[in-house]
Amino acid sequence: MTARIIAWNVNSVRVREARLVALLERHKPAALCLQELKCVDADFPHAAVRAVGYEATTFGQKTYNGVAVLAPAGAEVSDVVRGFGDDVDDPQARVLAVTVNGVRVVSAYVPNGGELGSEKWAYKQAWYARLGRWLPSVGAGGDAPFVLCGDFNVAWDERDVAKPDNWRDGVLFHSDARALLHTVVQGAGLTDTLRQHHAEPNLLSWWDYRNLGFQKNDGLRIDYVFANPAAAARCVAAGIDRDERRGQQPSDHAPVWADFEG
DNA sequence: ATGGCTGCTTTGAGCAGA
Repeated sequence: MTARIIAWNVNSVRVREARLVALLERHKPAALCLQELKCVDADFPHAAVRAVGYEATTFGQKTYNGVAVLAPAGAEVSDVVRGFGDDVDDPQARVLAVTVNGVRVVSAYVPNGGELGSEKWAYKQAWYARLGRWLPSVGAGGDAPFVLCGDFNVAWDERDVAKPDNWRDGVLFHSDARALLHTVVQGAGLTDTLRQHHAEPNLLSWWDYRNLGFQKNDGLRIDYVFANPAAAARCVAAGIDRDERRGQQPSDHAPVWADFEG
């Protein structure tokens, strides 16, 4: 029996309520990390989630951002940390840590970054630096299993972009953007679970709603489940649920998952 | 591809996403 952990940028949890319920029933994850709830905690669809046996720990925000970790109703959930808790005055709800049955789980929504050189880019750079400082405090370097899940708004390497030349000057794939992601992930000693099991290119997690992006598989892999050594050693499979991107009113992101034994 | 789509907002044109 393996335990599945999923990261999904839901792009409005209220619009995606039926899809969220179906996803829980389809995968029966041990933990589901959501990003871009786009609502405050009171507006989260708790009743629908409870009806299928799950409980959500939320860190919501009006209109933008918002993250959550969902776990089976019987799971032991503890040590909830909302936000970096550093000295930066930041109203954006983008990171949440929760321990689920002894596994430390982080749901993260990294800023997009607008354009290189913009204020939003500076915020993205600063946010990555804050993430890197915060991760040790929530157990990334510990002996217990730890996973960092979410939308990192950076494609790791050439294999993770369908048309790399179109994105080299942008905030999602510029070498400076990749360096931000690489520095934080490697600095924390984490492993990309998808690449533990798959080396091939064009395993993507986001496709633009415009221009038939999904139909042409013209997109990027910007969503990840990263694992510390204790978790990575138990990771037996990983993948992307492309089917979630099909049909009526999909999120523009597909869920990415990793299975852990023990 | 200066747009193209989608979701949000003190309801409706503008912002933000990626």
